[in-house]
Amino acid sequence: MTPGDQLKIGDFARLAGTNLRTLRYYEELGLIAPASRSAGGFRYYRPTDVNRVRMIRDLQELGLHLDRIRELLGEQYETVDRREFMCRVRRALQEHDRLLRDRLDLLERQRSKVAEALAQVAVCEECPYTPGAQNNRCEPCARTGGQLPEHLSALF
Amino acid sequence: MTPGDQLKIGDFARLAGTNLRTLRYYEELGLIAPASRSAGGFRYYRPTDVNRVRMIRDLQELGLHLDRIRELLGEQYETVDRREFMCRVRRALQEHDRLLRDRLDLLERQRSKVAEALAQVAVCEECPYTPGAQNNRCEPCARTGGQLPEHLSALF
DNA sequence: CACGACCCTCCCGCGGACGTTAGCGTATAT
DNA sequence: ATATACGCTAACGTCCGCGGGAGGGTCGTG
Repeated sequence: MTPGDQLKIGDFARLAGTNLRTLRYYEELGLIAPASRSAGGFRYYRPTDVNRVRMIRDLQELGLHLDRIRELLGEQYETVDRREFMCRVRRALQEHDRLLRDRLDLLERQRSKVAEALAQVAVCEECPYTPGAQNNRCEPCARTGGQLPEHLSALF
Repeated sequence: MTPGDQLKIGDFARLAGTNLRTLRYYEELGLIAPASRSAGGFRYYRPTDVNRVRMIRDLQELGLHLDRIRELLGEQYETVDRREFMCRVRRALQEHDRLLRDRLDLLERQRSKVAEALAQVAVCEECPYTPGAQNNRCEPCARTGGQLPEHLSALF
């Protein structure tokens, strides 16, 4: 009863860079299912499904919760009309891309805030004053009315 | 005993877009401390410290754990030598930037994988075959030996 | 000095994403 | 046919980042 080229959970986990518990947990949440089971209950996975695991990881990196990921990916092996299926796949990918763009924007905005702060800290290093509990903006900056960049103010 | 322009926790929380519980939790972890306390124990915050809260949020967005963030930000109001202080501030900002760059790279790589998958799905929509539990790569693709893009394989 | 709005410190609870046993069954090489 | 590696379910434990309530004190305005 060898299952073609399918893998037992242990080998599949190694290949996917994860572990048994996680795979079983994902299955419980409907994220990924073994393509088949042995008579004795062993899970057998298709090697290509490591890609599904990787995609789940990617979406987790993006900060999505597992049940949100489940919605996005859709139930596996759900047999629906071909046109509808392709359509759903495309929408999932488009949604993923949208999420990525949004996150990239967010991080770019963060980056420019950090850059502003780094520019100002260079100026501050030339100035003799030190901030403290009572003076987030040190006297010279306070006099000129200059606002500190957000991320610098955060550290003063 | 009005505390200058300092804020009670409720107002500060509103301003920072968070809540009392979270602020007290952050304090417990050494992330942010009120600039002073009333005789009766009320916390009083500097308005500028909303920036610290925002920076903490930014770092959380990046996927850092709170104790890692604490390390990065350093204890507040820690009085050290001025030169050393500025140096630490700069290093924190540089580290933040490094983390942002890494994450941005990661997400860009994800984005190109998604783009590949989207390109292929357009091709697949022209093909009459449908993937299923047994055929992640449908017959035509299997014959031509074409590998599916990872994120498409994940959905087939 | 009384009152309402606000705040304090415990401290238990929870949701998410697993980790970790316990107790037992299955696959497969020799 | 048995040894050994591997897998199964069920269930409890853990860590993180808070949520929420109890029981009581504080601020500041009238």
